[in-house]
Amino acid sequence: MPRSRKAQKVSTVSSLRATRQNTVSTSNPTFTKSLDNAKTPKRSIDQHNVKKRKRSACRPSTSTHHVPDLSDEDELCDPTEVRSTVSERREPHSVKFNFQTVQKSSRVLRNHKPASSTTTLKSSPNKSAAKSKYLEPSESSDSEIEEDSDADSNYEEPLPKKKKLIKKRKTLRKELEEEGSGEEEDSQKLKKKKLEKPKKKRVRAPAPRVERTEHQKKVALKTLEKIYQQTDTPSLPLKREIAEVLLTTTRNVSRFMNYRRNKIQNQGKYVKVNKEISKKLEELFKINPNPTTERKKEIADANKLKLQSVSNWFMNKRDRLKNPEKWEELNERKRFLMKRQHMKTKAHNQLNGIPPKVIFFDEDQKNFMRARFQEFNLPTTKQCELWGQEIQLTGTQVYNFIKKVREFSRPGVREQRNKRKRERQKGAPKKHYRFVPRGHPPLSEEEALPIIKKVLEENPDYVETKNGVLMNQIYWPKYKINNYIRHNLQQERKPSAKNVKFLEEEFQKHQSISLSHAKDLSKTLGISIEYIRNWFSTQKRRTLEKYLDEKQELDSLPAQMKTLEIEYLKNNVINSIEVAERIGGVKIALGYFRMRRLLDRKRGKKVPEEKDVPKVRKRRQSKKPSKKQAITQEESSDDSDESDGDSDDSDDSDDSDDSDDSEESFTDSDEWDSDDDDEVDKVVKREPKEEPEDE
DNA sequence: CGTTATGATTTGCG
DNA sequence: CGCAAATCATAACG
Repeated sequence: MPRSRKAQKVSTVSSLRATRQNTVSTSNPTFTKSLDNAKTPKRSIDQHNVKKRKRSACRPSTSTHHVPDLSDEDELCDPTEVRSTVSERREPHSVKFNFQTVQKSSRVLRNHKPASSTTTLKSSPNKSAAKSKYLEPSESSDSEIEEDSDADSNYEEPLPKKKKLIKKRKTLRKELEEEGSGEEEDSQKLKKKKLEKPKKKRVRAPAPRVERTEHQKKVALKTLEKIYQQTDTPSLPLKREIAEVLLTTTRNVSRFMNYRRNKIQNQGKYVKVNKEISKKLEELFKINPNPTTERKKEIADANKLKLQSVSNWFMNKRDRLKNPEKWEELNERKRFLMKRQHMKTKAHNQLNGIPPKVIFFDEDQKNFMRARFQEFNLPTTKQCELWGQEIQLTGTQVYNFIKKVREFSRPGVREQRNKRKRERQKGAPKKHYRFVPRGHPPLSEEEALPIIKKVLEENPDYVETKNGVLMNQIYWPKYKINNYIRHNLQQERKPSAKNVKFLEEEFQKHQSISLSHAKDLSKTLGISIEYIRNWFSTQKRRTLEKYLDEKQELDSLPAQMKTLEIEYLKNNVINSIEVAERIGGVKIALGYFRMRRLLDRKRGKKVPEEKDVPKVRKRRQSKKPSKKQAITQEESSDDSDESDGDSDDSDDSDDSDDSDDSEESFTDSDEWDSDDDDEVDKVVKREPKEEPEDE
């Protein structure tokens, strides 16, 4: 083993060397030389130009420019596509590292730089010359630099050799910049300064640094990984060479290798910490958000985590606590990038005549999944994963298939879809609702703010729904609107600890809260109505889950729930309005039962499917319609399920086309919250469309 | 699926 | 080395 490794090492080294020689120069400079001569001047120039970029580098606009670069990624690292064993996930296209690759990369990296958007570096005209200086092509030792080195002689500081040189430059650089162009007698000034300030503390110049484009970074990482595959402990000179070729520092190369080696030891993959531990960590974090390494080790051991994970956890926590808004921004950008990437590949495929992939499940698979569906109407993702393994499908595929089957098993859905399809064929416009309106760029915050405010004035608790009021005015995505409102325009939502207690007491009294009551609470506690209602809803579920999972006594339930539960234990469906009214009101009782069945189902218990549950709802024409009407129209007016599916077959697989299904998402399972007689509808909500006036 | 929540990695800095 | 900041990546959710 060691032998082969050594051999590899050697070959790598030599190849790298060869590479460099090839690309750069015919002479064979020593390392020190290359470091001193090539690197430093390069830096100084960069520093010059780069400075400004630093900020903008992470803004979307800039990165936009970079992305097209990806196109030559293929050209760069395709040679032989191989499954990389280790950090595959980091690599969009994995590359077999060979020396050609490095060679190529080096070339590309170099050539790339001048192209990088904002850079003003001159693309070197001196490529041809076998420069004596082992320099980046882009760098063309400029007059400025020469001066630099001249100036050196004037500047004096007692420092050890190498450091001296470097530091000297940095400082000098800085001074030069401070004085702008009007430098004449540096030496004098320098001396003066020296005298005035007893050279106690030298201000450090901003770290000179070579900016790399996104693309360059990517390539660099890939290359490093490949090198790591060959030698996980490169020698110093080798590291230097690598660093140079990849436009980074030796230190970072070392770091990469360290990290990489470490990672294996840590066995660390993506470890989800479970709820309990997470809670513990939260507590610990409250006590001390910044534990020492020792402490972290303890924590790690106590919870069977890796030190690294614990570190990460704390780091992330601190970070995320600090700037939640930034988070938003990031997400948005990410989404943007993803979308573009998606479109790009789509376009690419189209261009090359690659048809969009369509997966057909074979009959066996379909039957298998249908059978599972019959058993468990609502399988978990985990479950789907397992099933998927049995029939060579991914969990997602299974999940989505079952979801679709479920959807179509609802009465009326199929008819609805067909109807819509027919209409469309007749030329009716395709209804197209999405969370994000298209066809118009989002308004800026300034533009949007007055509009939002106006809406909020009329409805302080406004929450954007899909195709809600605001979305089509300001063209923001739903989540953004809601977040914005929540963070900037609405009262604080989270109750204090004291308030929580109060709420809990309130909850013991009645587990369903009327709108008016919620309003009162909202006023007294200073928490938004929405939050309160939501809190009650989750509290109910929590209580119920606790009761079920911990096998608690009936008596542990608050009065109202207890009554309902007793009834439920007798019969898990409600057969008549009378019963419902007797045990707490139609809304509440139905809601409770529904929720309860859902919980049972989740626990693998057999209970009637919702579609089989007898409907005991009063239809409109019955009593007390007045109230109902009023609220109903406001809320359920527009939430028909809009999924404009296609197809008449529930089967063939997903990704048929753009938007569809999965839309109605929210309020999916928290039904029985919307209780009390104030706003009677909602519970009905899921079904109201089933009065199918098909053609 | 599209989003959100959260873990992991890279890099600058002292 | 250890932290912060910026990003990247994956799992879970609706």
